[in-house]
Parts: sequence; C-alpha cells; structure tokens
Amino acid sequence: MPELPEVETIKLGLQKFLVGKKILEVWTDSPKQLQPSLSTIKENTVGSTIKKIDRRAKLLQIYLSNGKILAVHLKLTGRLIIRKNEVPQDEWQHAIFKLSDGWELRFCDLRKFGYLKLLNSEKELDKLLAEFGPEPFVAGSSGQALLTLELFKKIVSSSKIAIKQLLMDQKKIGGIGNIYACEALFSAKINPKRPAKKMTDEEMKILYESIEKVLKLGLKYHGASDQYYVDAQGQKGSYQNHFLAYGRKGEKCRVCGGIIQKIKLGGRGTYFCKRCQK
DNA sequence: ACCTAAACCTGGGCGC
DNA sequence: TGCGCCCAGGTTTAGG
Repeated sequence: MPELPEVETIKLGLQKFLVGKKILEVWTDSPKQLQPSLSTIKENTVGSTIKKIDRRAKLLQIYLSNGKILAVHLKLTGRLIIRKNEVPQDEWQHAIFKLSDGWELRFCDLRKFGYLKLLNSEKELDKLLAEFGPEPFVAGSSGQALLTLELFKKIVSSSKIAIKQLLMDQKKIGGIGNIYACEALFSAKINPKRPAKKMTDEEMKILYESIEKVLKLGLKYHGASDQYYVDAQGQKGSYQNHFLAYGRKGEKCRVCGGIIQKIKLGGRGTYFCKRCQK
C-alpha cells in the first residue's frame, strides 16, 4: 500500500516517538520476514538505542546507536505501529520490538510480503539505495537524488515503455506506486498507455508538476488508506476521499462526466478517463 | 530493451 | 450458506 507519501507519514511518526528509545527484546512469528534471521537481528539490535529514522523512496531506515541499520519495506500491507505494551495486540502482528518505558514497535503485515533487514553499515545501505531512481521532490528523503524537470524529461524521453509503467519503475524514479501514478496521469490528462518517448515537452512538464501535486496532496491528507495503510500511531489517512481516478471504475469523471475505465497495464489495475486522458 | 507470467501470502468480495 | 474464483497499493525472478 504504502507509497512515498504514506512511508513519509510513517517516518514522521516514528521520528517523533521512536528516537531515543532502547531496544530490549525482539519477537516474531514470521521469521522469513526478518533478514538475515531473527537471531542475527536480536544480537545486533538488543541493547542499542534508536538514533534516527530516514526514508528513501518506499524504504524506511532505522539507525541504531551501534552503527547498524534496520531497513524496512512495507510492500503492500505492511504497517509499523508504536504502542504501549498494555494495548491489545494489533491485527496481523508478526514482529515486535520491545522498547524502553513500556513501548513497543509492532510490525504488522497481512500478506507477509514486507521485510525488516539488518544492514551492518552505511556502506551496505548506500549500496541498496543506489538502486533507486531520483525522487520527485525533497520531502525529507535521505537521498541526495532529486528529480529535476530536466532529469525527468531525460528519463521519459529515453524509454518507449508505457508512461505509467515508467512512473512506477523504482529504478527510474523513486517512490511512486499504482495510486499516485494513476492520479498524476489523470491530473495531467495523459493516457497511461502513452509510450513515454512520444510525449511532448509540454506534456512532460505538466506530468512532472502533476506528480509533485498529487504526492503533496497525499502528504497533506496523511496518506491514502484504501484498506491497509495506517500511520505510526495506527491512524488512517484520508487521501482516498479525494481520488479522481484510482478505484473509481464505472463512476463519473469529476472533470468531464465520462465514465472512469479500468484496464490492466503491465499486470496492474489502471484507472483513467478515456475522454480526458488522450 | 521490453514484455509476460508467476511467485511471495492472506483475506474480501463476487457470482453461482 | 458455501464454494470457487478473482482481486489487491510491491518487488523479484525466470523466460521469451
């Protein structure tokens, strides 16, 4: 679920409540999701203090006082929630970091695609982050990589893949997933199937601005909670109430009154207005 | 370079 | 009510 605005919102919550806490114990009932293993994570985190939280694209990093880093990817249904230990267990809770002062960091994940990965050094992290393309704008990302309009045009015009698939390619651009790709293309009035290469200068500029616009809207509404996303306090976001395309199959386009279509593109559900998006 | 399908998992919704 | 099928916001891998 979580794309750039959601992961950023979680990051802000973690920064507020997690920094300075000491890790006392680690538990899991889903060892596959802890890499390289529960025991290694225990050995390298218990006794350490959380120093800093960062984000790059959809990946969160928890920096520890011993120099190790926990990288967390939430994939489709992952959640990181901070609770007092007396709070009843959360749904789909699969890993718990017991912290000082009776706090817990709970990793919940219905589909179990997400992971927590122990990294031994910043160098290891840099290697991982080097795989990500630049980000649309700086919203507290740890990366230096900023997607300027010039860079965006270069990336778009050098690929003949459908523009929507390109937007979601994390190696090309970091942080955009299915929801924000659909919303940005709707806002820019560009057909998701349009070959990237064939876009005009003007279209690329409008799309670039639309991406920034919808991501900032996502941040403003604390993320989109269609089903599973919640922030670090377990609260839903509200951007889903403002979608213009995503999930609106069969409903009226709010711009032209046409009917929103749903197609499959690169194996992913894609929502758009045939009339508006040429 | 690009395209597709399948895999990792669980649960909700739909049609029959 | 129940069963089977399809769907789900991500990413990786295998094969063409």
